Amino acid sequence: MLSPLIQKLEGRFTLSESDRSALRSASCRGRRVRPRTDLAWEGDLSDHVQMIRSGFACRYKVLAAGTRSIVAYVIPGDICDLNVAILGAVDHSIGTIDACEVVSIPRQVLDDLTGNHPTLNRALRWASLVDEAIQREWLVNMGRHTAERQVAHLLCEFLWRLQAVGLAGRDGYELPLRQSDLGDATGMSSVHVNRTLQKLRGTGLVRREGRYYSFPDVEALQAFAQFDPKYLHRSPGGVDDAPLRQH
Amino acid sequence: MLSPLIQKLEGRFTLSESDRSALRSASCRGRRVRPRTDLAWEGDLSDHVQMIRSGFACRYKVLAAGTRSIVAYVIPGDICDLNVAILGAVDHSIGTIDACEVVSIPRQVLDDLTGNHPTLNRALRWASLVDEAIQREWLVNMGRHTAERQVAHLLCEFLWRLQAVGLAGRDGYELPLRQSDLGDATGMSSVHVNRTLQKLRGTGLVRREGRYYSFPDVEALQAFAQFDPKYLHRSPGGVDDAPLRQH
DNA sequence: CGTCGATTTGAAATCTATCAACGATGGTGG
DNA sequence: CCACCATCGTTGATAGATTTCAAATCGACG
Repeated sequence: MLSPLIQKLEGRFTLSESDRSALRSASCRGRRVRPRTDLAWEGDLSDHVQMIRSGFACRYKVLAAGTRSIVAYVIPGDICDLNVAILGAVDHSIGTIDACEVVSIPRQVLDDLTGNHPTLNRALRWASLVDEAIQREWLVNMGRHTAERQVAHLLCEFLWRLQAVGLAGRDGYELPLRQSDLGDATGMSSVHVNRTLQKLRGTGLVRREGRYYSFPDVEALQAFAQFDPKYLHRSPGGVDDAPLRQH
Repeated sequence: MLSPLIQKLEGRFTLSESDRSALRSASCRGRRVRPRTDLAWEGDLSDHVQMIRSGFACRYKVLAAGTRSIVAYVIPGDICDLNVAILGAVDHSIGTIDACEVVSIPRQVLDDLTGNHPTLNRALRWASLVDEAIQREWLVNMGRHTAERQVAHLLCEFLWRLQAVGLAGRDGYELPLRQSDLGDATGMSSVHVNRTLQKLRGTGLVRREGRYYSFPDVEALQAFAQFDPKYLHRSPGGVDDAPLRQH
């Protein structure tokens, strides 16, 4: 089985066999973590970096009112605290959603890795910047869209991100999130998430059987959600496609 | 006059005279840009990095409906596209809000700078990561707060960020934003921003004379907004304050 | 003084949260 | 195998928040 991280990076970069094996040996030992368990707390300063090998997790903050705000979903192949050493301390918590397999990489090992493998270094920074771009997109998504668009957009994002690590088919995937998890991410109540999903199913753009979500017409769903995958920076052609423009 | 960027970095790092002068000579030439003018477009791939020396700008995307979504404010001392080279292309636009003085630094020069000045390299990456943390906080702020808290939180953030570059006093600052600019950032209509500001003024937490916003009781405002400045990673003590916690 | 942009106000329509109840489902222990 | 329980999904009704549209006011400035 291909590590989801390697698979993700190879979607964008050409890794050498040396890169691959270095990454593999750094991330060999994983531990199992139960659902709804914290992997890191706000204020933590860990000397390890964590990678999700399987399962879903999220970055979140808990507000004074006790409500939880999810600022990002962490899926297989995602690295949690790549930059925490520079920042000093994590400013949010990370918790699992379903059962996860988590790999801890000592910072020392990671530094060696990035120091000796320029392509890997570049690829990991790219992954981290894509995570940032996703956050920006969430900001856009949450601020100015109807509830249906928000949810649809999130479903599109999952499709692309899960496809990049081989966890989604052409038009669907299994999603272990509760509706209240979707609500904590979009700022909606779980009741409203429910009704929004029903509307989406009503249009035929979204189908659901248990945890399996599928999309009969992906193009149409993306158009409806105003989902433009450019922000995921997946296609290597993005650079060349950029139009020349003078200011 | 101290460069706002240097001032910001020195709030957190101790720069050598060599660091300072290198940064100063790299950012000597600035140009004036009119209000409401784009500095970069979605899809751009520039070989320059831009820094705002004076004035306000914002990162934004325009949606299909024509509405604008602001994902970040860029204030003096902020760098715009530090990581664009890795990402390939910018996935959002940057535009001025009022008249700005903008410095363009060729990527080549910047790479020399970070290559030869480890502390600067670290400081600039730190600044970039703080920008990311601010985005996370916006996500929290927008998703789960009342309109009053959202606006109050934004006003608190400006206070801290502007103080870090010497553009705010102890309890107030001049803010060149229109109410519709605040709305584009918070996802509210300008009408609702207006009414929200009125409520805040009604509580006595916020005062305004023209463009000058002031806060008679900053502590109270921050408490009301649930504003915790930790996410700005300003105080070097943050690391030591972090409680030890086992998982 | 007149104009332009921005702020303010009012009223109605729409969206969303909240509360409360019910239904489906899966796991557990007897 | 079944009763029980906990969790999540679904539904209905109501209250509250927010948008929208339109008009009035204010302020800076030529």
